[in-house]
Order: sequence, then structure tokens, then C-alpha cells
Amino acid sequence: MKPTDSELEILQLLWELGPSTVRAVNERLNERRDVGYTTTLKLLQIMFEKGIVSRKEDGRTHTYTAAITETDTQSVLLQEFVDQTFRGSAMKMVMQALGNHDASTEELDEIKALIAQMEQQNKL
Amino acid sequence: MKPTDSELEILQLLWELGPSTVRAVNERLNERRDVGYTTTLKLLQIMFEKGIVSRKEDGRTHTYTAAITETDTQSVLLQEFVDQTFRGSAMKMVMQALGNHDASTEELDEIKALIAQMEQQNKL
DNA sequence: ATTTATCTACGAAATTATTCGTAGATTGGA
DNA sequence: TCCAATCTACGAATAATTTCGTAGATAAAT
Repeated sequence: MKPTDSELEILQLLWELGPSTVRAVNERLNERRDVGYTTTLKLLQIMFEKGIVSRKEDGRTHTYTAAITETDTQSVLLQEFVDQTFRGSAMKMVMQALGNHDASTEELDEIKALIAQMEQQNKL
Repeated sequence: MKPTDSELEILQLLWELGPSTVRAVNERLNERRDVGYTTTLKLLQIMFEKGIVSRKEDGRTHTYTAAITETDTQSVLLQEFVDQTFRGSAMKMVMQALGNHDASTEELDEIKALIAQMEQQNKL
């Protein structure tokens, strides 16, 4: 259910690229660091066994697709991260994230809109 | 510099309890799951070697203290987490965290205050 | 004073995650 | 056709982390 670091790195690429061959994934990985082809292959096979990705055969090659959504995964990882690192306080994390980050006016407006919406909900 | 999961779990206790003996830490860990005494001891020794904790001798026992602050650690881990999981977008993470979380009116006010403060800064 | 409990140090087993080599099959040229 | 390139499968080496057993020292208890 929870991808490892390497698995997450591959998922990011699959979410970005859409259905991809091992080669395509491996090439993208190699833009950042050296990774052997069979390493990427093995990872994708393991992820397939775990149900994290699906695959279909195109002739002799396989095309892999993420089987879990980016948002769902982020949600799971976020919950765990907040628990581990901020003792469960999402608020503390949000405050710190905002504090560390130079947000633009547009971004701040976006958050304000979300907050206004949540306040609406609180009233009900 | 970046603590492992087990190390972070222990750091959380040290931040909460302040300077503690191996036994004290181990007892707290065992409230959640079974951990052998020497396991906790070994972890603290490793953390000491890494400089993550300091220690002083009280007779034959050692008292351990976190050598890095909670906020600094959260900051480092947060940055990495955002990169790994949200492709570097702190804003996306904040939005998702707020969306998942049932924030109270007080909490929302707190964020609004922080945002107002940041908007002030943006003007300069 | 002798046994029992508790402490540190240390090495190494166990677990988990990552990496890659090799083999065998299949495709695509030369 | 035959050689080279490319693909999957698989086992196992490597690395990183976690766990614990054992030994030796010291303190506490009987």
C-alpha cells in the first residue's frame, strides 16, 4: 500500500509520463542518476506484484501504468509523515511549510479561498 | 543529518521527555510496541556516534539528550518530503493537508494571521 | 559475601530495500 | 541466415536499517 522511496520515484515518472515502457522510465531516471536497466525492470516487476502498477504486453515489451492515483498516494504518505514528524499535528506542519516557503500573492489567495470555504463548512 | 525512522521515533520521545535514560526511552517505546532494551540502547549509541544526541554519565548510567532541535529536523524532513511526494510543490501539500484535515475555527484564524503577515511582507 | 538485577559495549543475525549479472527468448538488421 | 540489440525473468549480491544475544562491569539486595 505504501510505496518505498524508489517506488515513489518511479510512480512520479509514471504519473507524469503516463503509460511507459521500462526503457522510457529508465531513461528518465538516468537523467538524474545512474541506474541500470535491469534495476528499473526489477523495480517495476516488484511493483506489479504488489499491485502498485498494472501492465500490458505490447509485443514482447511491457507497458506499465500507475495503478494508484497521485492524490491518494500523497494522502497516505502525508498522514504518515505528519504522524511521524509532527506528532500528528497537520496544523503545525502547515504553519511551518508556509513559513519556510516564499509564497506568491496568487498562492496566498488560493489558500485564503480554501480557508473561506472551510469556514463556511464550519458554520453548518 | 537526516535521522532514520527509528531514530526519529526516539528523537520525538527525547524532545517530549527531555534528557532521559535508555530505560525511560525504552519504556515509552514499549507502550506502543515490543522493543528489546538493548535495541534501544544500540540505537541511542548509534545516534550518539552520529552526533544526533549527546549524553552524560550519571554513575554507571547514561542520560541522553537530543542534540538537534525539533524544528530544524522538521524543516529538513519537510523539504525532502515535499520534493519526493509533491514534486517540490509546498503549496500543493499545504492545500491537501488543509483539505484532509478538519480544522477548527481557531486553527483557521491562526493560518489567516500568518497569511496576513506574509502578505505584508510581499508588499515590501 | 554471594547472588541478582541493571548497565554499557559490541558483534553479528535478521530484515528490508536496492542493485545488478546472467540466461533465455525474440526481434531487427546486415 | 546469422549476428547484434533488446526484452523479460530470476536469483542473488550489496547496502542500509533494525534487532537482539552475550559478555563484562557495577550496584543493589538478600
